[in-house]
Amino acid sequence: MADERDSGFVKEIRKQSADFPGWYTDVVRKAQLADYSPVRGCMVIRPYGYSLWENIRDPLDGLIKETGHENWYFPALIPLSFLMKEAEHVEGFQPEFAMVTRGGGKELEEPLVLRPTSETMIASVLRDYIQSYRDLPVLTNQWNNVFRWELRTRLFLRTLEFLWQEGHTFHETAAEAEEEVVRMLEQYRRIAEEWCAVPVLAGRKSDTEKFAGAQYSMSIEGMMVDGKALQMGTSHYFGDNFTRAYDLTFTGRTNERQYPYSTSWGVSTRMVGAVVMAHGDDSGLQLPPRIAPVQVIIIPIFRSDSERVQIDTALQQVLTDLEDIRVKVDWRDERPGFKFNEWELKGVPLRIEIGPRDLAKGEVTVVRRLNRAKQNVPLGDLGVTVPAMLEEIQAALFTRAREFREAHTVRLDSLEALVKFFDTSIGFVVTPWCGRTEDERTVKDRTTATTRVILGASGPAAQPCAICGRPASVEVAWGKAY
RNA sequence: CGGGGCGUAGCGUAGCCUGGCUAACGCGCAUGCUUUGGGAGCAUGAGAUCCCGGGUUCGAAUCCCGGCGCCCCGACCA
Repeated sequence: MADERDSGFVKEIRKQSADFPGWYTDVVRKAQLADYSPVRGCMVIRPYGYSLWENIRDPLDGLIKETGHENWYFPALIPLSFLMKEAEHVEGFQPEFAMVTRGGGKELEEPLVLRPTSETMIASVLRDYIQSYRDLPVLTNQWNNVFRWELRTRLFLRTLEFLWQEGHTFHETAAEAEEEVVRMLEQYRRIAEEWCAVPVLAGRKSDTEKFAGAQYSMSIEGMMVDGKALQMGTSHYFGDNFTRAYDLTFTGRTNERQYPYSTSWGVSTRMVGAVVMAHGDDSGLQLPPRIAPVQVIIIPIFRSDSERVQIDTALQQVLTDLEDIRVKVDWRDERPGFKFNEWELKGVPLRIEIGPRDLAKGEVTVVRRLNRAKQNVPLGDLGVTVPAMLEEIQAALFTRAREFREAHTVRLDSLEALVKFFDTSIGFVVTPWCGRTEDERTVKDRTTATTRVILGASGPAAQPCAICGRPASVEVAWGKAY
């Protein structure tokens, strides 16, 4: 198997080991997930990529609704003054504003910013809808596009425009809002791990890594096969920062005016990039069955018209048996070998080959994308065997990714050891930490790594901070990040 | 914004230094025949504002001036 791969089953993409960023771009484009567009920094999401996004989006939408949230739609154009009201928020996002200054052929009185995120718009609108504690909580979500004027862009990972969902909620008490932050982070963990088969670390961000305007942020972080961390979802606690800035108040149970506590949380099309980078190999994409646009690709093999008819006939029953599976039959006028390579590049988990040799035995040949293992399966068994194999592949991808992360995560207790690790290895480092920003600066200067998430309080026996030696308060994961 | 590179057919390039016949090659595309269990072969064909504007010249893809766009490398970010 190894030499087959070396001999270049897929010739169109650069080697993952030799040039990871180049490999990533090749895979995204050649697998037809997305492509560059006429506009710098903006991508075209092609049907195969959009379908993959839908297969992530739809279950996530379900998880969001399951927890009591409702979908809204708010304007994409936000008056500049709205964004100027929360000091830290402005400071964080202003460099990334894309602004509309003309409309109807005239200069606008006030520029409109293409939404980079909607905290300000939603707070401005909900001011009018929230009057009493009886109106709370308000649990909103919206699916939309946002714009952030990034300098360096990468398909799916960082583009000027991207798709996401942003949830925004308002609560009577701080405790309730903080529970919400954790609840939604947990939903994100489920999407990442149970659907995308990417294991994640979940926890709080350090102050330097938090969202502009938040009291604190939490995130899920996955490890890509180059050992770098990718933030795959965030959940923020605002306290009353935004409601104060927008003078959004309600009358409480004892008839006093109060500011509600708010949260926001988001998952974007970046998740698609995570799937590519967490599971792909030199042959291209490798998609978890639960989100794969095509779960089973059937390649008919025939020479004559009569053989073609025989195969077509046999397939009718197969397609009936697999009606709950996303199956596609590739009848294109290409040679089988070409199709094998193309569907491997596109990451389809299972391939069924059906030709005269198989038909003679009443079987088909089933091949796993995971390891190219082939097996013969009687035609009549497919309805049972295929769903079982898909389940098994879903689990195997998750396990493989988790084992990879565990193999590339070390616990260290000194700055020197940490510097040496990032000098010679890839992956995550877990250390005790005192929480000081200066320590993050020190580590970033020497390694380019940053804190990813705080995993929890340090143990009862107070250890020294790995960076500066002061008493540690938490366990933190460090990594080089996208 | 700093440093480097590039704009020639849908894509990738050659040609440019040293100006000159109908702008070349590969992939892809179309049609036909032969093929089909790991990226097929042959034949025929379509496809170009040589990034844009100006200049030099008998003559510009090529030389000169100006502009535009894109990519890569360094500071921000889902």
